[in-house]
Amino acid sequence: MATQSELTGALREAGFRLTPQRTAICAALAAREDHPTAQSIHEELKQEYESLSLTTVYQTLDSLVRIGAIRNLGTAGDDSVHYEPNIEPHINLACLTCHRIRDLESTAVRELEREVAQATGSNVLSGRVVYYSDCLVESDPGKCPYSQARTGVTE
Amino acid sequence: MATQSELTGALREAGFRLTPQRTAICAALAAREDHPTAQSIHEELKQEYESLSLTTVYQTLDSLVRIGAIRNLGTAGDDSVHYEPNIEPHINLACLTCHRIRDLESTAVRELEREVAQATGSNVLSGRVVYYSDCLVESDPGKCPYSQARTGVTE
DNA sequence: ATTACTGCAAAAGATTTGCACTAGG
DNA sequence: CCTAGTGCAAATCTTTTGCAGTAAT
Repeated sequence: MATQSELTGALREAGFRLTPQRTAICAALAAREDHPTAQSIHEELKQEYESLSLTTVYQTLDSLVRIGAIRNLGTAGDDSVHYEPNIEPHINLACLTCHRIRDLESTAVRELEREVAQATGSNVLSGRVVYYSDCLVESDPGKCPYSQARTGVTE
Repeated sequence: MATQSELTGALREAGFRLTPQRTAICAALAAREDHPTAQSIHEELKQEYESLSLTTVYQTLDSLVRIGAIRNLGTAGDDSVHYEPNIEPHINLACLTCHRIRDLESTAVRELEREVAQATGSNVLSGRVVYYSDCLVESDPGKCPYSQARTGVTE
């Protein structure tokens, strides 16, 4: 939902230097429709940009979260943190089976953020609204590669 | 908010055996006002129950989350998962400085859960609504033991 | 020129797992 | 009895850190 230039612009405005690595990471974030982890971004970019280190991906994502350009959703039943490039208030539905996250539009979330802003006396800089749902492969849950291993709501 | 017997009862109903370890962990969860991590529960119980292993604490918390008796909130700026014994819908405000979490009453959250239930076609079993706030030591932020180390909203 | 950034290797640290023993029902 | 649960030690894996070299401004 955020464009590459919005992300890089936010970094620049916050005083960060614009390196090719950061530009590539912002581009990847803007292009992806899912909720990537540091590892998945690294894997994607390593193909065309083989020197890119995982460390840099972690650091850049961290910087973007700090300035409020993206959000950190926590894990989705796996062990890795998922990031959210879409900072429009919405609900995230996580599948604990295949570890994917789907966005759900919500009018109530906006009210929620107002409540938080009022209670804390400042604007909401970051947060996570995540619920767990069944597999996102709606048409055929059997297609979820992890369905067999399913044990329940662990997280 | 949940009582010890509600937690142990939920475990029994779900077919889990009632061991002294599980009973102790449920008691600790019911007694605490905060949002404990596995480690903090282990440390608390080890004093009177020195043989209790961290592994068992993890397993029991995991079982409780699976049956929907408690919730997993993810981390709060630290590296550990915080658990929520209060499953009444509400907002959690996490301090990224001292890593504590405060409950905030909210009418909008109930509407949120209705939206999720409608979109998924099932009841909400687990989820997390966490926003980040300034230090919870409202009267004197300087008292927050981590204030000095503060670097920003990292998560 | 400065100073931040990158990338590597190593460290850190939370959580999980394998397994033999123990105990709840 | 029988099977689930416990506890230990080791393993796993993500994320962080130290540091020397590199590059943005």
